[in-house]
Amino acid sequence: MPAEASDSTASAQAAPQRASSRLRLAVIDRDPGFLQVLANRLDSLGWEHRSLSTAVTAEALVSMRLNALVLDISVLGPGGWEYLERVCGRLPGLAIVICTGPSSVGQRVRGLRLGADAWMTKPCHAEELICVVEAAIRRHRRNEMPELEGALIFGEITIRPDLYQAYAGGVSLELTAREFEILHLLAQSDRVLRREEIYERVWGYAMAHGDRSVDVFVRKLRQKLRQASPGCSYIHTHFGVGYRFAAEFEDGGVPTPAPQDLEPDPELTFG
Amino acid sequence: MPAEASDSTASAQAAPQRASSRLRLAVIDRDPGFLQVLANRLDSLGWEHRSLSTAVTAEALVSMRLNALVLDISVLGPGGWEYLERVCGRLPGLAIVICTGPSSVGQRVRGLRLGADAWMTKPCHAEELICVVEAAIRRHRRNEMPELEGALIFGEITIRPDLYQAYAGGVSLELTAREFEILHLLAQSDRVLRREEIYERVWGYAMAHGDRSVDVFVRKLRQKLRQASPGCSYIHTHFGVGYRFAAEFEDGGVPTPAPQDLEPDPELTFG
DNA sequence: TTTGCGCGTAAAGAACCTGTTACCGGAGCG
DNA sequence: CGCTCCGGTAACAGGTTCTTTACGCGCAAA
Repeated sequence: MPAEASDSTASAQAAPQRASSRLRLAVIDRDPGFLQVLANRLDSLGWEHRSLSTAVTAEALVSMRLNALVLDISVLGPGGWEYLERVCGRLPGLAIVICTGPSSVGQRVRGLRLGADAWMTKPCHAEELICVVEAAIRRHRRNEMPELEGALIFGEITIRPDLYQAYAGGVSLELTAREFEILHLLAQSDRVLRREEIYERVWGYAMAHGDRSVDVFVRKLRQKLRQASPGCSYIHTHFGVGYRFAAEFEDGGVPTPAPQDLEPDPELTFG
Repeated sequence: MPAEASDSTASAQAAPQRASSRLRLAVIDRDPGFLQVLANRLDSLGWEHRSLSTAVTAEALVSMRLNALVLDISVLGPGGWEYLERVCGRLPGLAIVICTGPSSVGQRVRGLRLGADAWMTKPCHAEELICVVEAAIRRHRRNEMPELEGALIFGEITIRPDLYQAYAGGVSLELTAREFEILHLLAQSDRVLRREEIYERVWGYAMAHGDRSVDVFVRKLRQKLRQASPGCSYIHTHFGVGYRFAAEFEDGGVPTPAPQDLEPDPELTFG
């Protein structure tokens, strides 16, 4: 039973979905005193952190699976704005706090507009900086983890977030971690989800153009769903848009007591 | 009810069906100059906003359906911290920015820990304050989309943004993604849209000179609308200008509970 | 009424989107 | 160390959608 075998992978890769106890932070800065004070404070709080003396690629940041990034934009020189924009675009779920020396209103506005979550001016107290970072992370997290609680039931399928697995008639579908996360996300949202949306919320960062991973996983899910529950179709394609989850009998009926079968116009529904 | 509520944008609520994409902001402050400058800037950005001279209950804030709250915590006196905590607990999805005079690190830390998203120190530029508010809202909004996009109803047609589809009496119009986007855009805007405007907002870039794509899509839309709802006409051509969406019976009546009774000259009705 | 230009309509090829399969690198496990 | 399984990438086929082009009509101005 590989059901619970891959949990470490899951929690590591899906940082935004799983509430990891330790927060992960990176600091791009070169001020030894600042770094020292901040590091001490972060250690005592139990955060995982690392300092970088220069910009690293967005891909490298992705692989670090960070919750937050503190950036002194002055160490990047004139290319700092582009770098900020690139990082914000690639990691929309990352909390970014600019912490740098004196600046103009125009600079601060520019940084915030590009996607930074907050701007702190040095010198500042480590305590306050950490509070600002926490506030930024808090916002991100509130969105990404609604509640994983009770089981969801759609047609013949039962989704158990507490077990990271889905079942049909008591039999496990043997979903992998990724497969389960995508199924869970689709089932939770009662609407069409674009591929980019699915990717961003499951993988934790922006989907690269032309990436087909979501399609391939949907195919795997459909295969397992079909095998376990041949009478229903669950994942529906919306051409040019994305995917939507809804349990529907092959003959067209709707088995679930669907919460949203509100026909738009009851008074016009004749025949 | 709160003290004086200067609702500067009452006219914006004209269309009850529309899910307004405008941001809603409240300011609790007593500095006339600050309020004036901020109001001007917000008006030009098209935000709905109101100012309050004192604290209002959390329930009142709920009923305002705000996106953000800007608060000068000094106007609340010693009970301000409790108030902040109460509001943060009651409205976890509300972006809260404290904007007040000089403060200690301890105060700022306390405010942020209680749930505020950012702390600005007066005097500050309205532009920067707005950027900070936007940064806070940006994250909150991401996952609140499912609720925000309610169905739009015009005549016999129901537009469901969550399903990327339009219906007539419960039957899908089978719109393609592009067709739906154009219909949705037209239905959202209660006015004549020029082709260039439609193209730019749907395609995402400027329309090439002589491009007829919008016309072709309007034709397809009209065909499907006519087939699904023969009694009404929905997309109206304004010769030399563009298109306008409005459900109208073929015989000239107006099926929607539209509040427009008086209008001797529809052509001149602002748009 | 005439004229010029904008608009509706139709069709065909280009471009795009999706399902599917095969393959490869890497992580975890025995 | 080798094995298995998982995640991710590339490629192809088939179907759908979008864009372009052409032609004729209708609207507005002279």
